[in-house]
Amino acid sequence: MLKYQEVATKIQQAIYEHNLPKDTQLPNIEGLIQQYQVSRSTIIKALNRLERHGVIYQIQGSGIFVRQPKKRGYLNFLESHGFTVDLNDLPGASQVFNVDVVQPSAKVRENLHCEDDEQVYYIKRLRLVEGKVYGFEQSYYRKKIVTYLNREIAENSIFSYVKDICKINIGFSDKYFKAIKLDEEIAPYLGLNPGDPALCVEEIFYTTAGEPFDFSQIIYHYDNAQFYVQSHSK
Amino acid sequence: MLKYQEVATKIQQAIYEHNLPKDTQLPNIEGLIQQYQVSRSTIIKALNRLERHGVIYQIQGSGIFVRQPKKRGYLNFLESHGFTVDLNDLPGASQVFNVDVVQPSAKVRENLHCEDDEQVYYIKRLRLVEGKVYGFEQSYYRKKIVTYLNREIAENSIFSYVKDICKINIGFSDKYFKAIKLDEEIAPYLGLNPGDPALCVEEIFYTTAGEPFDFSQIIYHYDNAQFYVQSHSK
DNA sequence: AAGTGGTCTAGACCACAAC
DNA sequence: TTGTGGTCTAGACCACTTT
Repeated sequence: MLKYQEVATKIQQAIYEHNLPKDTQLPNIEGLIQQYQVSRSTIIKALNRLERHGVIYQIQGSGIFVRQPKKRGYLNFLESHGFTVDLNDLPGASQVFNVDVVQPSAKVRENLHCEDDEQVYYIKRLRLVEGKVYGFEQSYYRKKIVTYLNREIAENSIFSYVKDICKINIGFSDKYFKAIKLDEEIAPYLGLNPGDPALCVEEIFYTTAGEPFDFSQIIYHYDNAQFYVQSHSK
Repeated sequence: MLKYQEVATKIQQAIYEHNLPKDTQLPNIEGLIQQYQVSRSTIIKALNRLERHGVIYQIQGSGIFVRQPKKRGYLNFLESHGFTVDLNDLPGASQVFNVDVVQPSAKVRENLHCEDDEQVYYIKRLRLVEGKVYGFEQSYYRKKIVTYLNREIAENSIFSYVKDICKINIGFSDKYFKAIKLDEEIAPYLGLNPGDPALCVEEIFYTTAGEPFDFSQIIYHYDNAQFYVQSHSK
């Protein structure tokens, strides 16, 4: 494991374990160097990582402080489908409708940059959090990259499978979203009525090699699903 | 200006000016060192910055490549209220209803961590993009930090004023959002009907010193407003 | 084997905040 | 003035990809 990742994880764990309140000052950089026995640059890299993830904030000339904990019940929008571990995770489950191999539609082909005769896995499932309907998801995985999928995998975490079993490294993602009016087709899945609001998110995930492998459209329940994003100017 | 920022800006400009298409390979790090006459670490820092902002992606052992341009008509969700410059910006305007000094409600006090008798500026305005109603915004600024505001400033960019005139350094932000059903009070502002969908965003902005200075609630038009977020595992 | 990005180090110096 | 975080450098070495 990389040193700066290790240090970042340890500092974060220390904050959670001791339940340090917002604005608590951490040891200065010199102190952290002594504590973790790594170079200054490594400490700084770890701290910047934590800062970007909303765990701490740093003030030049002053110190390093614990950042506000997130509100409960909100999901991290950026990490809701992969990437770093979220310690405050809520219990989730999936109800899978189908796992099929299909020819992609024009829209899917465009988003995944498919070859002409390429096939994709098409998965339709309902996402549940704490027993409530959270969202209705339709996802497409390029068979060329994710060579095998089944219902059991889709009932658990496809992304864990893709990362750990397929050894695919997830690099980056684009997410597009807006509020929409539910139509007759999708509303029943969420237990809502046509015309009711929803949050529509379209995501494209890329491997570290820059190849798109997953395109998903998720329609989130307007009352059950809420998100947060933390951002930093640095 | 910082070197790594300068290098990042120049590389980004080079990409836009030459209109380099997605997946174009850039010069390798050694080449960039020669071109910009800075150290390896500075180049790497600049590249990582660009990578996080979705401008490029890097593949270990292979090279540095141009990332997909964003879809037109979508607003960068993270930069929609400050932070780094977005070159693809659309023309925007504001219709201001009021700029008042008030006693904050309990909710506002809590989000801004106000003292007991503290006052805040309360601004109510309509955000327009390309002539269309984009969102209805109610924002609160701590008078203690942003000491003066008026209608003219609110008609333009409050954030530019806060940064450039007040010399307040914006550090980080929290955003919470979900889809909602419009009520009778707000729907008319957006030219919509009660019960129609909307995207409700609550944002808190902090100074680099970690003090919250702005709490805003923005209700976005479900058809006119759409956003994107780019994310990176690094 | 050669080329490319990524990590890590030690240390100089700068910028800002608090005393 | 002192303490603190931030930038920048030069260079060694590692990890991955391509040839």
